[in-house]
Amino acid sequence: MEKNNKRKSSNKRFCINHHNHTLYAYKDHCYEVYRPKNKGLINKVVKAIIADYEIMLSHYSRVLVARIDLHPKSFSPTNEAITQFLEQQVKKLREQYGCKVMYHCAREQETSYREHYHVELMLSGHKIRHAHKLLSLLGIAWSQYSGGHTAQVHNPFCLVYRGNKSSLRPAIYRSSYLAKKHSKERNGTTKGFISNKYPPAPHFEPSNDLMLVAPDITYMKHKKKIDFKNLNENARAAITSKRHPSPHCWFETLAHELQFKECLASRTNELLAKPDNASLYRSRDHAQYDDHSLAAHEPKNGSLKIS
DNA sequence: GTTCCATTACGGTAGATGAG
DNA sequence: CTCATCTACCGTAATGGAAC
Repeated sequence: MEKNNKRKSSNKRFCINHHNHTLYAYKDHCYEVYRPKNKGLINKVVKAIIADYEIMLSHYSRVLVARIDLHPKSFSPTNEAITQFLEQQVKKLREQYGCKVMYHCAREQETSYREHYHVELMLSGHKIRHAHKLLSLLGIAWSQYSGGHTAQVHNPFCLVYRGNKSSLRPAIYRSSYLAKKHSKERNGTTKGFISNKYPPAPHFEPSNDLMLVAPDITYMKHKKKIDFKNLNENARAAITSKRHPSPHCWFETLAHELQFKECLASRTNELLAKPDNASLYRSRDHAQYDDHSLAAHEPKNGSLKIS
């Protein structure tokens, strides 16, 4: 009991509320992005970050995003050391997990005499589902490399799913923090944001944003919400009693495994709304939807279970 | 200290799909 | 057709915290 309370008080979770976000338009949709107290965000960086989410989601239907802060031992006027370190780690992780590894890194310096780096890594969510091991090893590698230290941020990772906007909202919000203008002024001519680039998957269609928002999944989410509202009090209580904040994953309202199961239920290869894209994202489970007497976005087993 | 239980961190496999 | 790759999904050992 006591431990639970301790955890709650010491583990403040990021939440999107009326005061801390602003809307950012990307293609056909709006996303909540971080609203700094002053100076706003660098538009180009926000755009690049969201575009990278699209690229990773074009390769993998599930993507793990992990956050860590790196503090070097001494000041460096250039990004040479951090770039070399990140490229080294990306190469290592690519070999270890056998997937593409994308990084975003924001160089910041406020009142300290040395800069620090906010780093974000993206990997295939099929190869890795939890960031603890990844971040611990990265931290060790960083202290060996630079003699500096790492700051493990609260709730350091999340999983995002192709076309599942509700999974992307908190992730994009959190990533947009890297785009804030504030505390980058002292960088001078040194870049305040560095990242590596991958081309999108060959089937990626840049004119739409189906990688980020799939109408079917949005429909299913909405339907689940309405179904939940229509349940009687006991049934609702049975579901909500199973919900509890995870100590590790950012923004989650469900335990990690429960969230995982829920996302499987609304998995992203339901992307059949536009016939042009139907063939690209078809899975074996989807054959049954070829009969259009059945709505493509209807859950397979009638009502969806949360657990 | 021991047991129980939830969660993590993958490993493995079958099936779908696309390239050649 | 074969082969390689990707995805969905199941299974399980390891781990850590809670309860006793």
